[in-house]
Amino acid sequence: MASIDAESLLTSHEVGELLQINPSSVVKWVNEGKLPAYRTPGGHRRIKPSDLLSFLKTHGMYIPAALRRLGPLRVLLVDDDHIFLNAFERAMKDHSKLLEVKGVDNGVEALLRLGNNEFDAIVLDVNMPEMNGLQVCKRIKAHAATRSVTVVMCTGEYSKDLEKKALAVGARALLAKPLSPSSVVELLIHDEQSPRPLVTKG
Amino acid sequence: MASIDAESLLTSHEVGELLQINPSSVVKWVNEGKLPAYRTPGGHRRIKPSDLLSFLKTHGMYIPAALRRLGPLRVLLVDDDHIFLNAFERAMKDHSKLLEVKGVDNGVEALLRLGNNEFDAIVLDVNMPEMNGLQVCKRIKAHAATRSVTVVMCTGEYSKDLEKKALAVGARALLAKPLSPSSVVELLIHDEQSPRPLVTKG
DNA sequence: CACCAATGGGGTAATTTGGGTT
DNA sequence: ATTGTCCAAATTACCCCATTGG
Repeated sequence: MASIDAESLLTSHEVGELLQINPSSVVKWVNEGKLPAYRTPGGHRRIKPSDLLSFLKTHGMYIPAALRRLGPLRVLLVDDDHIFLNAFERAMKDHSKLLEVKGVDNGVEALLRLGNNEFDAIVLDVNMPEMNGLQVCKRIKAHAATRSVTVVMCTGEYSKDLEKKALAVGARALLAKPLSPSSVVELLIHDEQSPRPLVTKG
Repeated sequence: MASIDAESLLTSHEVGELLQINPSSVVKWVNEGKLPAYRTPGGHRRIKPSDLLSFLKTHGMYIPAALRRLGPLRVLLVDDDHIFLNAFERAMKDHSKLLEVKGVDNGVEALLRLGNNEFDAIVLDVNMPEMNGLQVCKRIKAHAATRSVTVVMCTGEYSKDLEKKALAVGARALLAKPLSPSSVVELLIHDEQSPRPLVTKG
């Protein structure tokens, strides 16, 4: 699944192939002004992937996997406190260009969704009901399909020792609760390229 | 008959032809929100095969061959005993035309794989380390994407009461351990094509 | 018979597709 | 070799109503 570079411009035929539609339709949409496009001196249309993405979103069209990476970072937030979940989701609306937060109230649903390749990162508590957060993190990192997911752990009882354990199982960080939306944004967006801690195999 | 690619989008008429029904009905289901659909800018509906499949399953409708996965039923077996897993996988080789068993030694990996739509059924113990089997089953059934997965539970301490609880959370059955491969085959294969009992609305 | 819910179909306008030619 | 443009054919939407089965 070759992902699409944000800078590479697409021809009308390439867009057609991506969306499983006839190139003529792409041309039509561009002519109607629905889909922005640049022109080559010879009159050929060149479409910017980010323009295509917002076009797809505004029309409720299917977004192919190759384009999905261009959108906001998709974050899965696990917490059994619904009030907290709602508050956090609302707070994140300010950063909707950067992060898209989905809250779930239990670890099982979180894992089911995570395996479905719907998310780029997950925020989970070390102490989940019926589940060991550290173990969960370790398994996520051990599973090939989810290894690249950024795992952020949090806890109501922070300690240096616990942080060490979290990092040891592959977590990006251990945050103290209550979580502040800004700290999560900071961690996931501005720190994106930082090297992740090494994980011992097993 | 060509099988249908998971990424290819279907028109309402194509769906109608697949299901041998009038396209108007497909349009109606989409408008009622029962069947998810994407749109083209011009308003045409485009349906994702996986959405159609779960729609068919949740309504107990017939699943045409082009949509049905050909080959054996894919079963995910969860048990922390590696010796048991290996023995079971070997025993299932005799039934490889019917069942394809993948063993994993922990619940987290099982859930990650299950969400990825890789399996048609899962066999799990009521007592998993760090996880409540009954709760897991309940969540699987509560999650739209995995609702149609057949859940078979098992236990080392069988009782009628426990069986009742297992069925109550949506399990197909509660089996006593040690599991016999033949009983699993019987359960998953024999019942597969039978229509589900009619349920009064709820 | 009236009523309801679901499915099937007609007719027109709009959209998408696809071919021929620069 | 690909794309642009033009144009016709095929497909679909949408609104409305007939039919079916309970």
